[in-house]
Amino acid sequence: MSNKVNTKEKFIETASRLFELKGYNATGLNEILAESGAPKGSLYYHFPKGKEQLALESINLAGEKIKANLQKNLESIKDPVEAIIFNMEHLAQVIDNEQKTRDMSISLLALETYLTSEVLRGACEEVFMTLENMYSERLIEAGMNREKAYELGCVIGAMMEGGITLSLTKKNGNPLRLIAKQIPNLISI
Amino acid sequence: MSNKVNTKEKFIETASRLFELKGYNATGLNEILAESGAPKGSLYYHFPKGKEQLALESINLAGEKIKANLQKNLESIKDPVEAIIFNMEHLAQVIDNEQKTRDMSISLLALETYLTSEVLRGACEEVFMTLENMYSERLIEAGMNREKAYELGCVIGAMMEGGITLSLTKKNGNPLRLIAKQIPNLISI
DNA sequence: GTCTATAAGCAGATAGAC
DNA sequence: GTCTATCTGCTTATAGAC
Repeated sequence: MSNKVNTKEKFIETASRLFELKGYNATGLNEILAESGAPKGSLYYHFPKGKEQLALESINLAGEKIKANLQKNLESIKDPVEAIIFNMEHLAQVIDNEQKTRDMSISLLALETYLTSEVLRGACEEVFMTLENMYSERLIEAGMNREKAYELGCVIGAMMEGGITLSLTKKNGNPLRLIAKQIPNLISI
Repeated sequence: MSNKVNTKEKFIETASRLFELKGYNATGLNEILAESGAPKGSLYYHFPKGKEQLALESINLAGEKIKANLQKNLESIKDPVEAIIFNMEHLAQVIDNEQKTRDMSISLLALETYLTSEVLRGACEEVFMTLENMYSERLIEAGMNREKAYELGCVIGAMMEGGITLSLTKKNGNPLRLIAKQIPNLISI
Protein backbone atom coordinates (compact mmCIF):
# COMPACT_ATOMS: atom_id res chain seq x y z
CA MET A 1 0.00 0.00 0.00
CA SER A 2 1.00 3.62 -0.39
CA ASN A 3 0.78 3.92 3.38
CA LYS A 4 3.48 1.33 3.75
CA VAL A 5 5.83 3.33 1.56
CA ASN A 6 5.04 6.54 3.39
CA THR A 7 5.60 4.99 6.80
CA LYS A 8 8.91 3.49 5.77
CA GLU A 9 10.11 6.69 4.12
CA LYS A 10 9.05 8.70 7.13
CA PHE A 11 11.18 6.45 9.31
CA ILE A 12 14.20 6.88 7.05
CA GLU A 13 13.83 10.64 6.80
CA THR A 14 13.48 11.10 10.56
CA ALA A 15 16.32 8.71 11.32
CA SER A 16 18.58 10.28 8.71
CA ARG A 17 18.10 13.73 10.21
CA LEU A 18 18.65 12.59 13.79
CA PHE A 19 21.63 10.37 12.98
CA GLU A 20 23.39 13.18 11.15
CA LEU A 21 22.59 15.66 13.92
CA LYS A 22 23.22 13.69 17.11
CA GLY A 23 25.00 10.60 15.86
CA TYR A 24 24.18 6.90 15.69
CA ASN A 25 24.75 6.05 19.34
CA ALA A 26 23.01 9.08 20.79
CA THR A 27 19.85 8.53 18.76
CA GLY A 28 17.48 6.00 20.27
CA LEU A 29 14.84 4.12 18.36
CA ASN A 30 12.27 5.51 20.76
CA GLU A 31 13.17 9.03 19.71
CA ILE A 32 12.87 8.13 16.03
CA LEU A 33 9.52 6.48 16.72
CA ALA A 34 8.23 9.48 18.65
CA GLU A 35 9.13 11.91 15.86
CA SER A 36 7.84 9.58 13.19
CA GLY A 37 4.59 9.07 15.05
CA ALA A 38 4.59 5.31 14.52
CA PRO A 39 4.80 2.40 16.97
CA LYS A 40 7.81 0.17 17.50
CA GLY A 41 6.31 -2.90 15.86
CA SER A 42 5.94 -0.99 12.63
CA LEU A 43 9.61 -0.11 12.58
CA TYR A 44 10.69 -3.73 12.96
CA TYR A 45 8.25 -4.74 10.25
CA HIS A 46 9.90 -2.41 7.75
CA PHE A 47 13.44 -2.93 9.07
CA PRO A 48 13.71 -6.52 10.32
CA LYS A 49 17.42 -6.13 11.01
CA GLY A 50 16.71 -3.22 13.33
CA LYS A 51 18.75 -0.11 13.94
CA GLU A 52 21.65 -1.01 11.69
CA GLN A 53 19.40 -1.51 8.69
CA LEU A 54 17.62 1.75 9.39
CA ALA A 55 21.00 3.49 9.65
CA LEU A 56 22.12 1.99 6.35
CA GLU A 57 19.18 3.46 4.52
CA SER A 58 19.58 6.72 6.45
CA ILE A 59 23.20 7.07 5.35
CA ASN A 60 22.20 6.45 1.76
CA LEU A 61 19.47 9.11 1.98
CA ALA A 62 21.78 11.63 3.60
CA GLY A 63 24.35 10.88 0.90
CA GLU A 64 21.80 11.52 -1.83
CA LYS A 65 20.86 14.89 -0.37
CA ILE A 66 24.48 15.99 0.08
CA LYS A 67 25.25 14.90 -3.47
CA ALA A 68 22.21 16.73 -4.85
CA ASN A 69 23.26 20.00 -3.20
CA LEU A 70 26.78 19.71 -4.55
CA GLN A 71 25.61 18.73 -8.02
CA LYS A 72 23.32 21.72 -8.20
CA ASN A 73 26.23 24.06 -7.52
CA LEU A 74 28.66 22.24 -9.80
CA GLU A 75 26.15 22.45 -12.64
CA SER A 76 24.95 26.00 -12.21
CA ILE A 77 28.35 27.67 -11.89
CA LYS A 78 30.57 27.33 -14.94
CA ASP A 79 34.01 27.66 -13.38
CA PRO A 80 34.63 24.61 -11.17
CA VAL A 81 36.82 26.62 -8.78
CA GLU A 82 34.06 29.15 -8.25
CA ALA A 83 31.48 26.37 -7.92
CA ILE A 84 33.45 24.59 -5.19
CA ILE A 85 34.07 27.85 -3.35
CA PHE A 86 30.39 28.77 -3.55
CA ASN A 87 29.41 25.37 -2.18
CA MET A 88 31.75 25.76 0.80
CA GLU A 89 30.72 29.32 1.52
CA HIS A 90 27.10 28.32 1.39
CA LEU A 91 27.67 25.68 4.07
CA ALA A 92 29.60 28.24 6.12
CA GLN A 93 26.58 30.50 6.02
CA VAL A 94 24.22 27.71 7.07
CA ILE A 95 26.42 26.91 10.06
CA ASP A 96 26.57 30.60 11.01
CA ASN A 97 22.79 30.71 11.00
CA GLU A 98 21.83 27.33 12.46
CA GLN A 99 24.96 25.96 14.17
CA LYS A 100 24.13 22.39 13.33
CA THR A 101 24.29 19.95 10.44
CA ARG A 102 21.55 19.19 7.99
CA ASP A 103 22.24 17.49 4.65
CA MET A 104 25.86 18.44 5.11
CA SER A 105 28.13 15.67 6.37
CA ILE A 106 28.22 12.04 7.42
CA SER A 107 31.56 12.37 9.21
CA LEU A 108 30.03 11.74 12.60
CA LEU A 109 28.32 8.56 11.40
CA ALA A 110 31.49 7.41 9.66
CA LEU A 111 33.65 7.91 12.76
CA GLU A 112 31.08 6.21 14.99
CA THR A 113 30.67 3.12 12.83
CA TYR A 114 33.94 2.43 11.02
CA LEU A 115 35.10 0.12 13.81
CA THR A 116 31.81 -1.50 14.77
CA SER A 117 29.79 -2.07 11.61
CA GLU A 118 31.37 -3.09 8.35
CA VAL A 119 28.06 -2.49 6.57
CA LEU A 120 27.72 1.09 7.77
CA ARG A 121 31.41 1.84 7.28
CA GLY A 122 31.08 0.66 3.68
CA ALA A 123 28.03 2.85 3.10
CA CYS A 124 29.89 5.89 4.43
CA GLU A 125 32.92 5.09 2.31
CA GLU A 126 30.72 4.93 -0.77
CA VAL A 127 29.19 8.33 -0.04
CA PHE A 128 32.63 9.87 0.45
CA MET A 129 33.92 8.35 -2.77
CA THR A 130 30.94 9.53 -4.80
CA LEU A 131 31.44 13.09 -3.56
CA GLU A 132 35.14 12.96 -4.40
CA ASN A 133 34.34 11.66 -7.87
CA MET A 134 31.91 14.51 -8.45
CA TYR A 135 34.71 17.02 -7.82
CA SER A 136 37.09 15.00 -9.99
CA GLU A 137 34.74 14.62 -12.94
CA ARG A 138 34.03 18.33 -12.94
CA LEU A 139 37.74 19.11 -12.94
CA ILE A 140 38.36 16.66 -15.78
CA GLU A 141 35.52 18.26 -17.73
CA ALA A 142 37.26 21.59 -17.25
CA GLY A 143 40.42 20.18 -18.75
CA MET A 144 42.44 18.82 -15.84
CA ASN A 145 44.65 15.78 -16.16
CA ARG A 146 42.76 12.70 -14.89
CA GLU A 147 45.17 11.52 -12.24
CA LYS A 148 45.62 14.99 -10.80
CA ALA A 149 41.83 15.47 -10.80
CA TYR A 150 41.24 12.29 -8.80
CA GLU A 151 43.86 13.27 -6.26
CA LEU A 152 42.37 16.73 -5.86
CA GLY A 153 38.86 15.29 -5.59
CA CYS A 154 39.91 13.40 -2.49
CA VAL A 155 41.74 16.42 -1.05
CA ILE A 156 38.74 18.70 -1.56
CA GLY A 157 36.46 16.09 0.01
CA ALA A 158 38.73 15.88 3.04
CA MET A 159 38.90 19.66 3.37
CA MET A 160 35.12 19.82 3.32
CA GLU A 161 34.70 17.25 6.07
CA GLY A 162 37.42 18.77 8.23
CA GLY A 163 36.10 22.27 7.61
CA ILE A 164 32.60 21.24 8.66
CA THR A 165 33.91 19.57 11.81
CA LEU A 166 35.88 22.67 12.79
CA SER A 167 33.09 25.07 11.90
CA LEU A 168 30.54 23.14 13.96
CA THR A 169 32.90 22.93 16.94
CA LYS A 170 33.69 26.64 16.75
CA LYS A 171 30.06 27.54 16.12
CA ASN A 172 30.91 29.62 13.06
CA GLY A 173 31.59 29.07 9.39
CA ASN A 174 35.01 30.74 9.29
CA PRO A 175 37.06 27.55 8.95
CA LEU A 176 35.00 26.64 5.87
CA ARG A 177 35.55 30.14 4.46
CA LEU A 178 39.31 29.96 4.96
CA ILE A 179 39.35 26.61 3.19
CA ALA A 180 37.33 27.99 0.32
CA LYS A 181 39.87 30.81 0.00
CA GLN A 182 42.65 28.26 -0.57
CA ILE A 183 40.89 26.28 -3.31
CA PRO A 184 42.34 28.42 -6.14
CA ASN A 185 45.87 27.62 -4.88
CA LEU A 186 45.17 23.90 -5.27
CA ILE A 187 43.50 23.96 -8.66
CA SER A 188 45.55 24.97 -11.68
CA ILE A 189 44.14 23.39 -14.79
CA MET B 1 48.34 9.58 48.54
CA SER B 2 50.23 8.59 45.42
CA ASN B 3 47.66 5.85 44.94
CA LYS B 4 44.94 8.43 44.57
CA VAL B 5 46.83 10.15 41.79
CA ASN B 6 47.54 6.88 40.06
CA THR B 7 43.93 5.74 40.21
CA LYS B 8 42.64 9.01 38.87
CA GLU B 9 45.24 9.15 36.10
CA LYS B 10 44.51 5.55 35.18
CA PHE B 11 40.84 6.46 34.78
CA ILE B 12 41.66 9.41 32.55
CA GLU B 13 44.09 7.45 30.41
CA THR B 14 41.68 4.57 29.88
CA ALA B 15 38.74 6.86 29.22
CA SER B 16 40.75 9.03 26.85
CA ARG B 17 41.75 6.04 24.76
CA LEU B 18 38.24 4.57 24.64
CA PHE B 19 36.51 7.90 23.96
CA GLU B 20 38.82 8.65 21.05
CA LEU B 21 38.42 5.15 19.65
CA LYS B 22 34.72 4.41 20.06
CA GLY B 23 33.29 7.81 20.91
CA TYR B 24 31.64 9.35 23.95
CA ASN B 25 28.24 7.72 23.58
CA ALA B 26 29.47 4.25 22.73
CA THR B 27 31.80 4.08 25.72
CA GLY B 28 30.09 3.05 28.94
CA LEU B 29 31.44 3.77 32.38
CA ASN B 30 31.37 0.04 33.07
CA GLU B 31 33.80 -0.55 30.24
CA ILE B 32 36.14 2.15 31.51
CA LEU B 33 35.94 0.66 35.00
CA ALA B 34 36.65 -2.85 33.75
CA GLU B 35 39.75 -1.75 31.84
CA SER B 36 40.91 0.47 34.69
CA GLY B 37 40.45 -2.31 37.18
CA ALA B 38 38.75 -0.07 39.71
CA PRO B 39 35.24 -0.08 41.16
CA LYS B 40 32.49 2.38 40.35
CA GLY B 41 32.53 4.14 43.69
CA SER B 42 36.14 5.13 43.13
CA LEU B 43 35.31 6.77 39.83
CA TYR B 44 32.60 8.94 41.35
CA TYR B 45 34.91 9.87 44.19
CA HIS B 46 37.48 11.26 41.74
CA PHE B 47 34.92 12.63 39.26
CA PRO B 48 31.88 13.77 41.25
CA LYS B 49 30.25 15.20 38.14
CA GLY B 50 30.39 11.82 36.46
CA LYS B 51 30.95 11.00 32.83
CA GLU B 52 31.09 14.56 31.55
CA GLN B 53 33.86 15.51 33.96
CA LEU B 54 35.81 12.39 33.04
CA ALA B 55 35.38 13.23 29.36
CA LEU B 56 36.57 16.79 29.93
CA GLU B 57 39.84 15.58 31.42
CA SER B 58 40.08 12.89 28.74
CA ILE B 59 39.79 15.45 25.95
CA ASN B 60 42.50 17.54 27.57
CA LEU B 61 44.81 14.53 27.87
CA ALA B 62 44.17 13.48 24.26
CA GLY B 63 44.85 17.04 23.19
CA GLU B 64 48.17 17.08 25.05
CA LYS B 65 49.29 13.87 23.36
CA ILE B 66 48.28 15.04 19.88
CA LYS B 67 50.05 18.34 20.48
CA ALA B 68 53.19 16.58 21.75
CA ASN B 69 53.41 14.44 18.61
CA LEU B 70 53.01 17.44 16.34
CA GLN B 71 55.46 19.55 18.31
CA LYS B 72 58.11 16.85 18.12
CA ASN B 73 57.87 16.84 14.33
CA LEU B 74 57.69 20.61 13.99
CA GLU B 75 60.82 20.95 16.11
CA SER B 76 62.92 18.18 14.64
CA ILE B 77 62.42 19.02 10.96
CA LYS B 78 63.70 22.42 9.93
CA ASP B 79 61.51 23.17 6.94
CA PRO B 80 57.91 23.64 8.17
CA VAL B 81 56.49 22.29 4.91
CA GLU B 82 58.49 19.10 5.27
CA ALA B 83 57.61 18.86 8.95
CA ILE B 84 53.87 19.10 8.28
CA ILE B 85 54.11 16.59 5.45
CA PHE B 86 56.07 14.18 7.62
CA ASN B 87 53.48 14.47 10.38
CA MET B 88 50.64 13.65 7.98
CA GLU B 89 52.45 10.78 6.34
CA HIS B 90 53.29 9.35 9.72
CA LEU B 91 49.61 9.27 10.66
CA ALA B 92 48.82 7.71 7.27
CA GLN B 93 51.23 4.93 8.07
CA VAL B 94 49.73 4.35 11.51
CA ILE B 95 46.26 4.04 9.99
CA ASP B 96 47.56 1.62 7.36
CA ASN B 97 48.99 -0.56 10.10
CA GLU B 98 46.34 -0.29 12.82
CA GLN B 99 43.18 1.04 11.16
CA LYS B 100 42.10 2.95 14.21
CA THR B 101 42.82 6.19 16.06
CA ARG B 102 45.21 6.62 18.94
CA ASP B 103 46.51 10.04 19.96
CA MET B 104 45.40 11.29 16.59
CA SER B 105 42.10 13.16 16.52
CA ILE B 106 39.24 14.37 18.68
CA SER B 107 36.91 14.93 15.73
CA LEU B 108 34.57 12.17 16.85
CA LEU B 109 34.29 13.62 20.35
CA ALA B 110 33.81 17.12 18.96
CA LEU B 111 31.01 16.06 16.61
CA GLU B 112 29.30 14.04 19.34
CA THR B 113 29.33 16.79 21.94
CA TYR B 114 29.13 20.16 20.19
CA LEU B 115 25.34 20.16 20.46
CA THR B 116 24.88 18.51 23.84
CA SER B 117 27.65 19.74 26.14
CA GLU B 118 28.96 23.27 26.06
CA VAL B 119 31.79 22.26 28.39
CA LEU B 120 33.03 19.46 26.15
CA ARG B 121 32.51 21.47 22.97
CA GLY B 122 34.64 24.23 24.46
CA ALA B 123 37.39 21.78 25.40
CA CYS B 124 37.44 20.41 21.84
CA GLU B 125 37.49 23.90 20.38
CA GLU B 126 40.49 24.76 22.53
CA VAL B 127 42.39 21.68 21.37
CA PHE B 128 41.66 22.51 17.73
CA MET B 129 42.77 26.10 18.19
CA THR B 130 46.00 25.15 19.91
CA LEU B 131 46.90 22.80 17.06
CA GLU B 132 46.13 25.49 14.49
CA ASN B 133 48.29 27.97 16.39
CA MET B 134 51.18 25.51 16.41
CA TYR B 135 51.11 25.40 12.62
CA SER B 136 50.76 29.18 12.45
CA GLU B 137 53.60 29.97 14.84
CA ARG B 138 55.93 27.66 12.96
CA LEU B 139 55.04 29.35 9.67
CA ILE B 140 55.58 32.79 11.18
CA GLU B 141 58.94 31.65 12.52
CA ALA B 142 59.83 30.62 8.98
CA GLY B 143 59.04 34.09 7.73
CA MET B 144 55.40 34.02 6.73
CA ASN B 145 53.13 37.02 7.09
CA ARG B 146 51.13 36.71 10.34
CA GLU B 147 47.63 36.94 8.96
CA LYS B 148 48.34 34.48 6.18
CA ALA B 149 49.95 32.12 8.69
CA TYR B 150 46.89 32.11 10.93
CA GLU B 151 44.61 31.42 8.02
CA LEU B 152 46.78 28.55 6.82
CA GLY B 153 47.02 27.14 10.34
CA CYS B 154 43.26 26.69 10.36
CA VAL B 155 43.23 25.24 6.86
CA ILE B 156 45.95 22.72 7.68
CA GLY B 157 44.13 21.76 10.86
CA ALA B 158 40.93 21.17 8.91
CA MET B 159 42.75 19.12 6.28
CA MET B 160 44.23 16.93 9.00
CA GLU B 161 40.87 16.24 10.62
CA GLY B 162 39.16 15.57 7.31
CA GLY B 163 42.04 13.44 6.11
CA ILE B 164 41.93 11.33 9.26
CA THR B 165 38.16 10.87 8.94
CA LEU B 166 38.47 9.75 5.33
CA SER B 167 41.48 7.53 5.97
CA LEU B 168 39.77 5.74 8.85
CA THR B 169 36.60 5.25 6.83
CA LYS B 170 38.53 3.90 3.85
CA LYS B 171 40.80 1.82 6.05
CA ASN B 172 43.94 3.23 4.48
CA GLY B 173 46.14 6.28 4.80
CA ASN B 174 45.92 7.40 1.19
CA PRO B 175 43.66 10.41 1.79
CA LEU B 176 46.19 11.73 4.31
CA ARG B 177 49.01 11.16 1.81
CA LEU B 178 47.19 13.03 -0.94
CA ILE B 179 46.62 15.93 1.43
CA ALA B 180 50.28 15.95 2.42
CA LYS B 181 51.18 16.15 -1.26
CA GLN B 182 49.18 19.38 -1.60
CA ILE B 183 50.76 21.17 1.36
CA PRO B 184 53.55 22.75 -0.75
CA ASN B 185 50.92 24.32 -3.00
CA LEU B 186 49.36 26.08 -0.01
CA ILE B 187 52.53 27.32 1.64
CA SER B 188 54.61 29.92 -0.16
CA ILE B 189 56.57 31.96 2.32
C1' DG C 1 39.61 7.02 50.30
C1' DT C 2 37.92 2.39 48.58
C1' DC C 3 34.61 -0.73 47.42
C1' DT C 4 29.77 -3.29 46.98
C1' DA C 5 25.17 -3.37 46.08
C1' DT C 6 21.57 -1.41 44.06
C1' DA C 7 18.54 2.02 42.18
C1' DA C 8 15.93 4.06 38.27
C1' DG C 9 15.66 4.53 33.61
C1' DC C 10 16.46 3.68 28.85
C1' DA C 11 18.42 0.82 25.16
C1' DG C 12 17.35 -2.54 21.27
C1' DA C 13 14.59 -6.27 20.27
C1' DT C 14 10.52 -9.60 20.25
C1' DA C 15 5.89 -12.00 20.78
C1' DG C 16 1.59 -11.97 19.72
C1' DA C 17 -3.14 -9.69 19.50
C1' DC C 18 -5.80 -7.43 16.09
C1' DG D 1 0.37 -4.63 7.96
C1' DT D 2 -0.30 -2.23 12.47
C1' DC D 3 0.09 -1.73 17.16
C1' DT D 4 0.79 -2.96 22.37
C1' DA D 5 3.06 -5.03 25.98
C1' DT D 6 7.00 -6.83 27.52
C1' DC D 7 11.81 -8.91 27.97
C1' DT D 8 16.63 -8.64 28.79
C1' DG D 9 20.51 -6.12 29.39
C1' DC D 10 22.93 -2.06 29.76
C1' DT D 11 23.26 2.87 31.13
C1' DT D 12 24.52 6.60 34.62
C1' DA D 13 24.32 7.46 39.20
C1' DT D 14 23.88 6.86 44.37
C1' DA D 15 23.81 5.02 49.27
C1' DG D 16 26.28 3.30 52.56
C1' DA D 17 29.58 -0.30 54.60
C1' DC D 18 34.40 -0.64 55.50
